[in-house]
Amino acid sequence: VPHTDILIRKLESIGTLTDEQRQAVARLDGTIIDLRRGQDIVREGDRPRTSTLLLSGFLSRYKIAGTGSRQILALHTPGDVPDLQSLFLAVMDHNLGAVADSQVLSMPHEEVRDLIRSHPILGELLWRDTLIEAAIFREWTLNVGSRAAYNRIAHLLCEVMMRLQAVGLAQGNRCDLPLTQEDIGDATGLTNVHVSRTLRDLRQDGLIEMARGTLTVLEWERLKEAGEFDPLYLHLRGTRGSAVGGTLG
Amino acid sequence: VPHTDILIRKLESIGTLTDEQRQAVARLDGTIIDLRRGQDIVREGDRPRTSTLLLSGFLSRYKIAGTGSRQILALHTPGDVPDLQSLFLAVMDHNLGAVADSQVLSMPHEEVRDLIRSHPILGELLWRDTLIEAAIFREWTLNVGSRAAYNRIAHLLCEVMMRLQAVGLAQGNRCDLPLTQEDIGDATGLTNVHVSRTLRDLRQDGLIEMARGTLTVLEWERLKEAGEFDPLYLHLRGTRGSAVGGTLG
DNA sequence: CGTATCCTTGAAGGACTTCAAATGTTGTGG
DNA sequence: CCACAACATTTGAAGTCCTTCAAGGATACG
Repeated sequence: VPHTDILIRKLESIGTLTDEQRQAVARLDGTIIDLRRGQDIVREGDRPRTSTLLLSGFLSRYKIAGTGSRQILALHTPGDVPDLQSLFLAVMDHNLGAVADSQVLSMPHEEVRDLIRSHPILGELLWRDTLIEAAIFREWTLNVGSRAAYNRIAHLLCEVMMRLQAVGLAQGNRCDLPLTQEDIGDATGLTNVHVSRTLRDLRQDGLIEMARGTLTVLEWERLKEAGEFDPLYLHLRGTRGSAVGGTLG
Repeated sequence: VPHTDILIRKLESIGTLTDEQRQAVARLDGTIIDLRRGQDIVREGDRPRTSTLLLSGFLSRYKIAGTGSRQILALHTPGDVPDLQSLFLAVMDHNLGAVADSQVLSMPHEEVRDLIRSHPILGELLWRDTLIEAAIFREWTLNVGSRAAYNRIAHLLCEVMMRLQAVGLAQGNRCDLPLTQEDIGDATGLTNVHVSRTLRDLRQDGLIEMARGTLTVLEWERLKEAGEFDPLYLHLRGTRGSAVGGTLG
């Protein structure tokens, strides 16, 4: 399978593509790069000449606060292009790195620009994706700003699960989630210690199982409720209002 | 002065315009609406047919969490188009309302779409603005997720000050900031009580004065330091790296 | 098999919240 | 222009959620 398959699946999770558009996306080319957990792709202050399509694994965007603590701003799943913004914003304002061993396609900006110029509709779809990303950022602000630890972590798990499902990377109520408790803490504004205690509570309440990098959702409805999770903000095709599509629930 | 002047000033704070593009923006038309503090423009679940240009005042985007508490996700200053996203995302995933008496221009989607179609470069500039907005959302996640109350509020004040300055709405080290302490709390994930105590500390430390809806920054450098504020993420023209442009500092 | 990393649990401390009441400010109708 | 109501700010005291510090145990990997 060509490496752009996952991108096509991602785009079709948020919009529709014609055959011609699918072929145009499939012609996108670049360099495949293997990354180890912890490796950075671009850093704050960089001026990238490429954009990165995540093929497999997990990436995170993060910043280091004044106290030295890391805040994860976004988690990225296969099909995402986390540094598309460098097409229009010359200087990176945050870091992008791998939180799990990953494989990416590094696409020269010109490749992407040509695609957008020749297919304005695809440009609009990518813009749309930018807007969805912004909606996810807002939801994260709500998450760390307004929810208690228990609900906050529940919400994060719901989101990752649903996004993986949208690109076909969940197996029923189960998915790969190769995050350490420290990663989860950095994404939710909590300490790894408190994440440990809170995950124990979620397990003891029978909502999830989580071990060896695999998340299993035992009680989707109760987990959603705990996380106050309404997938509307993901703007996925196939979710109508606050209904949950797919095989979940 | 035509009402689109403020939009042109905003666009020129993040990019360059030709005379022809300026004229095209100036031809944007719509309905002028006056809003009182507390009034909503669009709500979660709505499917707007217009986008809103803020002419004067302050708007906020917000969500209500499960506990009933309001989380402000973004503050908008004149020149912003806070619901541009409704051009591409049919359903609103959050609310947009006035936090101060405001005046807006409600522009039919078709008006904006025509502008983008006839001037793709302006489309790219608006996309760029979308990306900057996303950068601001990320910074807010960092703010509420990683910083203590004192630093958090300092950061918010720095950002608002600098954004108002970028569109010419600050008078030296002073600007209108018609926010209640409850508003500030909802934007930073704090209670109004703790905001009150923290603002007192900021005043006592000689960093700011704040009364009757006016903010005066007495010690810009120390306030920046307290807020760990690096304006890079605002991607303003005229700021090089982390340098502070304009009349501040 | 040993070492690094990750997870878990306990105990103490701190930042922020909650509850409550007093004071100050703003806007409006008489 | 005053009086009054509604709203915003301030301060105190008690409580809670989460952090910090510390140490032991499990798991992964060369």
